[in-house]
Order: sequence, then C-alpha cells, then structure tokens
Amino acid sequence: MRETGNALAAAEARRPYHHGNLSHALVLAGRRILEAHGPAALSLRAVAREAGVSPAAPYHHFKDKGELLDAVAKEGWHALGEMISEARARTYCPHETLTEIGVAYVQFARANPALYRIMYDMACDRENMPMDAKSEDSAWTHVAEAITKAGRVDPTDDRDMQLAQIALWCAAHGVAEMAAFKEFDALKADLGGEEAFVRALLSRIGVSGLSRRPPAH
Amino acid sequence: MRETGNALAAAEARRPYHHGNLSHALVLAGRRILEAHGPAALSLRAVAREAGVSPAAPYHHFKDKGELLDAVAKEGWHALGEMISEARARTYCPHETLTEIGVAYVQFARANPALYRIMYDMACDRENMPMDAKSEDSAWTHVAEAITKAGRVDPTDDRDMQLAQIALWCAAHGVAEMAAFKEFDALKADLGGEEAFVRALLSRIGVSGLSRRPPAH
DNA sequence: CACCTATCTGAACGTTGTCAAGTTTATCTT
DNA sequence: AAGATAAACTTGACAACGTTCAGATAGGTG
Repeated sequence: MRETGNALAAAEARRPYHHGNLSHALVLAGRRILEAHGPAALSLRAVAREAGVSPAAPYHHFKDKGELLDAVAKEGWHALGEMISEARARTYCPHETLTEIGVAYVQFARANPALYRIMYDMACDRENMPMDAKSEDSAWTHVAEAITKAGRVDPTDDRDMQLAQIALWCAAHGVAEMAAFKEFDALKADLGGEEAFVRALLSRIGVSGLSRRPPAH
Repeated sequence: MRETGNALAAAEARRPYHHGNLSHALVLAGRRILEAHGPAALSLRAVAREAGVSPAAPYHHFKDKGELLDAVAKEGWHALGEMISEARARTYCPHETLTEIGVAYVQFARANPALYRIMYDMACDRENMPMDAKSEDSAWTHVAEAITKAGRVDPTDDRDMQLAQIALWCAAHGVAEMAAFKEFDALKADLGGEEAFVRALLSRIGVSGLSRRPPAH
C-alpha cells in the first residue's frame, strides 16, 4: 500500500521512512488534490495519502488540519502575488496598470477556483492580511504604487490610500466570484469570452478610476 | 432522549412521532445552529438533533445534506431580498437608492456572516441565480429598476443592463467580504464605525454611478 | 559505539454523511 | 368502522473523517 505509483506524486514518491521535506510535500499534495478533485475532496487523510504517508504524519508538521490548509492558502497568495507582479511589469500607463492588475487577479482566481476559495476562507478566519503588506514585492505594495501613480490620491493620506486599495480589492474579488456563476455563461459568450466579460465588469466598476475621490454628491 | 427540552427548540418541540412540518423546522434549526455556533458546526446530524429527530429523518425531506443547506441558503436569499426591498422603499432619489441597496446588502451579510457564507457557497455550486429574477418583488428586480431610474443605461439594451446589475452585485459582495477582515478594524474605528467604512468603500467604488457607461478611455 | 530526538506508523476513539430495514402514524378505500 | 396503503420517523450499521497516543525507525551528536 506504500507503493502508490501515482504519476502526479512521482516527484516525491521514493522515500524509505523519513520523508526529507514532508511539510512542503503536503502543501503540494494539497494543491494537487484541490485542482484534481475540488475542495470537498481536500481531507487531511487524502493529503497524507497523496503524499504517500500515514494519516498521522502531518501532525508532526502542522498542529491542525486548519494549519495545513493555511499553508496551502499562503502558497496560493504568494502565487497570486507573482501573477500580479508580472501583470504590473507588462504595463506602464498607470490607468492600464490598475485594470491589468485586476484582470490578473480575476484570472488567477478563475484558473484555480478551488484554491482561491480556500485562500479566501483562510484569510477570513485569521486576522493577518493574506498579501503581506510589509514585503516590498507584495501585490499589496504593487497596487499602492499603481494607485499613487494614477494620481488623485494624496500619498500622505494613509486612510485615503487604504480605502482606495481596499476598494480595488473589493472589485477584483467581487468580479472573480461573480465570474464563477454559470448563470452568466450566455452573457459571457455574448461578449466574446470570459476575459471580455471580466474586463467589461472591471471597466464598468471603473477600476481604472478607483483611486479618484468620490464626488461630494 | 426524545425529551430535548432545548429552550431554542421549544417552538417546535412537542411532537409525538410525525413532526407535522419537519422540512421547515430543519431549515429553522439550521439557521439557529449557524447563528449560535458558526458554519463549522452545521452538520446534518446536528440539525436533526436540534430539531429533535433522528439523524436519518431529514432524508425523507431532502435528498442530501447539500439539499438541506440549499434550503437554508434559499431562505437567506429571501430574507436578504426583503431587506433590500425595505431599503429601496426608504429612499426616492435614484442616486441614493443604489447606495442604500448596497448598504442594506452589506449589512445583512455582516449581521449574518455564517448564513451569508452558506448562501454564497450554495449559489456558486448551483446554476440557478440565488435571487429569483423572475419574481416581481425580488431584489434583482429592485436593482434593475433603480438602475433604470438612475438613467445612463438604455433599458432596452439587455446586455448593458445586466452588466450594470452584476457590477453592482460585485461591489456589494466585495465590500461585504472585505468588511469581515479583522485587519481593517483600525480603519473602521478611524472612520467612525463599520457603516461609515462600508459607505466610504461603496462611495469610492462609485456605486451610485455604476449605471454609467464606462468612458471610452 | 550508544543515545537522543525528530519523524513516521498502527491502532484506536468519537463524529460525520448515508443507507437499508423495521416501526409507527396518517390517510384513503370500502 | 375496519383494513390497506403510503408517508414519516427510528434503529443500527457502514465507510470515511479528524485526532490522539504508544511504539517503531532513522539521522545526528556525544
């Protein structure tokens, strides 16, 4: 029963007793299960099975199932951060940058729906922000920078900047989750595909202008 | 073991063998558990226990645990619809109407976080829209009406109207879930409470102007 | 070498979703 | 009113889950 010749698990399969780097292997196994069988199949035991290890083994690396999922989620946020970093690097006009960051965010969420769900669930339960705001290369920092470059936000007004950042995040998150509804398939097709749908929504929300102060109204 | 003198369940406790209206009682029990102990505690067995019946009883009314949760979620969407309906009734300026609908949406989600989570999870998995678009008094219809009254959307252009509706929904959903992050507690306090935070975000996203066509940019 | 500690296994407990078979009640027919 | 049929509910069972704990195994240090 130890000879799980699983092709996907081949990379970290041959191990005698001590694994070497089980905690990382478990995170990878978790992602694999998530992609292949969805969030419902992501049990502690399944992850251990996929990693070729007994159900109790993970407890030497994670206090909880929750802590394991946290690690999976953290990896996800990191990957999303890289995606956003690339998107930012591709564009120079600040107007476009915000939109492209939004598109990248949504595309990641749509490409890995189960992972994104876990990422969000974990982020809600904890109190530390998913995207590390301290790291220089974090997505959060990129967004702040893009907003500043887009003008209309006083970079010395922290509160205003934070609101602009959060507003952008709201929009991206909202669009990402709406895009998951099958209900809108017809509309997507009508617009020429999902990316067009996403862009239409982001544009309508006015992502490129989110840094603008709202009118006194 | 049948004499569950649970105070919460008192309303539908005294029943000999046939319950009378178990399916509804189960939905109520589900909501009660959700409010009292969060989504993690919402097991089929716990719901049955709370309703004072055996673990197998629900299967005569729902095919699945999923179908039971679906029913709980449906009730939630209905309650949210009423909330929105009231919010719309309170305001007359179309500009304000959209904002107030958004605020009502977010407030509902924040007041019943566990329920809202279930509502959304269920909506993602199924393909029918949570808010019944056909019903005359549905939230969806109210939003469409408010958007039309706010102008800037050609009411004969279905595609445009749908995008505006979805964009508004994106914003409300995004703000509702962002407001759940403890991370922003300081900012909320700084702004004078959560409602102010929510309004600031909705305003920054420009909810009142969401019906506007995006500039050619 | 022996020891120590980190790592992994095996077996177990309580809980969950689900089902098949049996029991109780309501309703319908005659 | 009596008996038949169907609906509602219970009991008992199963596999899978999260978690724990005593024991087996291996790598590193003296």
